[in-house]
Amino acid sequence: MNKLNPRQSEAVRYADGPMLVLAGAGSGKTSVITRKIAYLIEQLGIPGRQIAAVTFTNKAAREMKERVGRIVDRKLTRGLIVSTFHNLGLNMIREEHTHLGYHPGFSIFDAEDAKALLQDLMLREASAEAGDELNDIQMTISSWKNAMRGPAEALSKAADEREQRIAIIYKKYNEYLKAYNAVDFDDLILLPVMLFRSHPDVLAKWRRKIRYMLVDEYQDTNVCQYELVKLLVAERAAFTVVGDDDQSIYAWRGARPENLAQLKEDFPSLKIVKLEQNYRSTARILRSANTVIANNPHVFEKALWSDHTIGEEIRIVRCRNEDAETDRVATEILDQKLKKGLDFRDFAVLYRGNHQARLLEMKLQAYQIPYRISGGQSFFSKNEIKDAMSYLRLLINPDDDAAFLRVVNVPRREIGPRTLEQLSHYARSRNVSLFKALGDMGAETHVTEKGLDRLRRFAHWVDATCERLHSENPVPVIKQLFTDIEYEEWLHQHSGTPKQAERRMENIWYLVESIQRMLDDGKGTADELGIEDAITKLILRDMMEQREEEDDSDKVQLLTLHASKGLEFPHVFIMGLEEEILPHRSSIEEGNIEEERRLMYVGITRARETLTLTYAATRKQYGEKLETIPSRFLDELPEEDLKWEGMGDLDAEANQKKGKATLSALLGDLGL
DNA sequence: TTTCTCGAAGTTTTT
DNA sequence: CTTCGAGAAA
Repeated sequence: MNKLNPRQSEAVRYADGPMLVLAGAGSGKTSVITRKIAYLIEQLGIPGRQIAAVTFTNKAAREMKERVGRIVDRKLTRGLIVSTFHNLGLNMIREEHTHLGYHPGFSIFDAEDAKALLQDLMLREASAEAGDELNDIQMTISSWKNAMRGPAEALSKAADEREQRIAIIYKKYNEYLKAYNAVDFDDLILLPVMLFRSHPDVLAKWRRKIRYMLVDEYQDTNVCQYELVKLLVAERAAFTVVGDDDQSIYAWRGARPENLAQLKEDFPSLKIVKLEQNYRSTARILRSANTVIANNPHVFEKALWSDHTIGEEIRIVRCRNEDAETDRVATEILDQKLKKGLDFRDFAVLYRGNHQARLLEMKLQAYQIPYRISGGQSFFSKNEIKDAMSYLRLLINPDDDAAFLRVVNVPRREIGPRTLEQLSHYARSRNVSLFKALGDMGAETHVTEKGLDRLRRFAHWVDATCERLHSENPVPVIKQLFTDIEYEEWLHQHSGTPKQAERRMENIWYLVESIQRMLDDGKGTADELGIEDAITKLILRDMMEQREEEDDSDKVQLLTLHASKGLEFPHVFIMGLEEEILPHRSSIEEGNIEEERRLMYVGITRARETLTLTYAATRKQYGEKLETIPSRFLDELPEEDLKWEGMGDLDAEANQKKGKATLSALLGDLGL
């Protein structure tokens, strides 16, 4: 990867104006971004601290930081910003919180907190059970925020009664957040945009600070994120965005691949470079990917090519049912591993929905094949981590009601719903947070003496811990906190087995260690973090993925097609190539086949050497055995590159196989 | 406060 | 056929 091809080199060297790099799958995109950062610093003499590179995931940011660190002198990268959109926004809000009316130590509500708040809010404001609509309401509000539509505008532009209702909830929701000194994930982008629009002086300051911007995975930006970029780069337009419209698979959460085309209109002098040489896959795999994606309309035509050998045919395996399908994948992995002398880590199995992994998991266990499954329950959705995070949040922002409610009775302090109801009633009437209400609540309320006493004891403890956190070495204070509340005992009571409780406690200590690490990392440098910053960053999941990466043992990778973006594997299986699975049923209904096709494209292009596509002829669905229809995407593959298997009578084949197996077993028994 | 039972749903996911 | 969640009962 040391030598850049002419296109890549052009993309790296052009810094005179706005630039769009259309980077096909496997075309060395990350390389170009990192090399460009190096070029800007070393050749053009732009100070590192004036460059911002923005990505979507912490993982991508970390990887980029690492790679830049490897090719550029550390002194020169000082202050270089490589972060996610959300992290960048967070830093802006933190620095400008006074303009926005927030206090230091403000909380960030994750999706779960936000949902709980909405639920609660609807109960008290509209005295209506949110029920099934809750997700819908949350999504609508989020999409409004992502489209930069405030509550007032949402109300005036409401298309129907439903939107009117949600707009009213939206307004309340924002008011509550403010009262809690909290922002949600969408606010991390939206608030800086609003601030910059209303305060030109603040915007000017940030424009001076960031002289050059790079944006990765640009096709995944939403309206709000694009606006943030546009505001920051201004007319100077010193930026490079990198993206691939064929890999846009996140439209369902607000990503707008149209932003690619929009650039040309917003910046007429936009320079476009296409990276079309693929360094990853065999010619056959690439040709398959190309013919599939050719069925989608394109704004920018792109033709990926590779000078790799033609490689093996793409295999399409028809199986009798879903069980035979997973069995085939498992045995096939064992077989190929043995025959070709491969490692388990060379294989990846991709699928459309997480539930497809369940059967496969059982099968892999049966064959004792080690695997790593991505997605699923993340570290941060574990209960003990949510508890711990809530304690930490409460310490840096006692007004964080979500955190307060989560931990006030965990472990048990005998503060029941009745007491809390009274407290929250009082808080609501005075329009303050629960914690504040607690501070000045007197005997005039209906809280029982006992309840009040218990609440006060809790409040005192929080206050005292809070004070120590700021005056002493914070990490020992945090450790003490968990001892104080006897959390370990509580875990033992609430876990199935002692072993599980121990594991959970280890998770807590891991979290504490991470905080220590974050504080140590920046020590003595400009990036030195206070305890508050460290905790806020944790809420954004920063620093946390290392845990997964430490685990680079030899395992088959199981992931959804979505999660596979950006990764590559020598040998790839994609399961469930059936209508209603891939393409997914709801996408068929919505007529959104194109995004499903891109998903297929992403899946195909993950493979370096071999690709195997499987489907089941019949599948049990909701208890019923149903005939399936092979995916339409199979018909879009180039026939000359395919090898079909299992097209005969599957029952007969299975019987034959079984017969042979019993026969040879018999022979074996007889010692023949 | 916990356990049970019944019913409904059953994509993709990061921050 | 599951699994998960909410509400009821112990």
